[in-house]
Amino acid sequence: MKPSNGQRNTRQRQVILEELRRLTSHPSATDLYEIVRQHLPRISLGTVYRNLELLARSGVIQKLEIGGAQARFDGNPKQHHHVRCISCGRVDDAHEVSADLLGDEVKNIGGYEILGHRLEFVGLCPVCKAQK
Amino acid sequence: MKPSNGQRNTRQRQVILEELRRLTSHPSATDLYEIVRQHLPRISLGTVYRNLELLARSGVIQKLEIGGAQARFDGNPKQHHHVRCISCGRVDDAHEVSADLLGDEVKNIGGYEILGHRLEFVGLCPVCKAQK
DNA sequence: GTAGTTGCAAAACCTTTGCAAAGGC
DNA sequence: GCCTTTGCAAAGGTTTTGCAACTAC
Repeated sequence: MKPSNGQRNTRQRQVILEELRRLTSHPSATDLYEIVRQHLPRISLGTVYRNLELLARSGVIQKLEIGGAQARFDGNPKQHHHVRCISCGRVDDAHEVSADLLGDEVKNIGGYEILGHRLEFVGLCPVCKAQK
Repeated sequence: MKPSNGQRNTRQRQVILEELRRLTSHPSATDLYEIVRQHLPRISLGTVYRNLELLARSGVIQKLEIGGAQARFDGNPKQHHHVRCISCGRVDDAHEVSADLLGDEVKNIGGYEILGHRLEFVGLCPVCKAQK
């Protein structure tokens, strides 16, 4: 039943998706590269980037670009929010916050056609909080 | 009354801040570099970066890292939200949306000490909407 | 005079891309 | 066999940094 969209199911893509889904740590592309490399030692960083981009565009995973310099990836494609530690950069899911907090209330902002929104909380993770 | 924090009021810093405050376009560091260069032809890009970082850390301006590759800067340090055009990358203020939409309701997420949040809307700006 | 700041250039990073070879379907 | 995908290496773009000269205070 899967549409023939021309995408192929390569071993590299499988492992990348598998590992990303297994992790709850919202890794960056290079983080994931190091992890995937343990299974496929010859994989290249370029391949990781290409697959993450492709999976994100297909809606299978999410690319998180909010905050910080590098993009982070999330194996869970469903809309939900995140918390970022300003001290160590760690990112967690904000389970406690309703995913559709804003619903579709906001429709018109400065003439823009609003398609969505991103909400990110910032603070100190338990570890960094304890270190203070 | 200003605290002697060791920071100096250089001409470069003055012009950078002046120009950023005058603009409503949320420029990137390189955008601002081009603009400031019209007043100070010998200024370097490194100086622009260093000052923007310093001003942002002092709370005089805001560094917007949400979405997109490059950071954008906002001369208005007060908490407010933004809209980003997914087509052309333009960023505007979301005047229509209450700045403290969430207030301080959300305090505890996964053990984090929550210090704030960032909300970004994404959509099509008037120009890109018309081009469709 | 002292310490913060600048300009310049190089380096550091993250990410993308060109290309020939390999591999799904 | 066709066409997507890979590995490799190089390039691209943004941001940071080392250092000597400079300058605000």
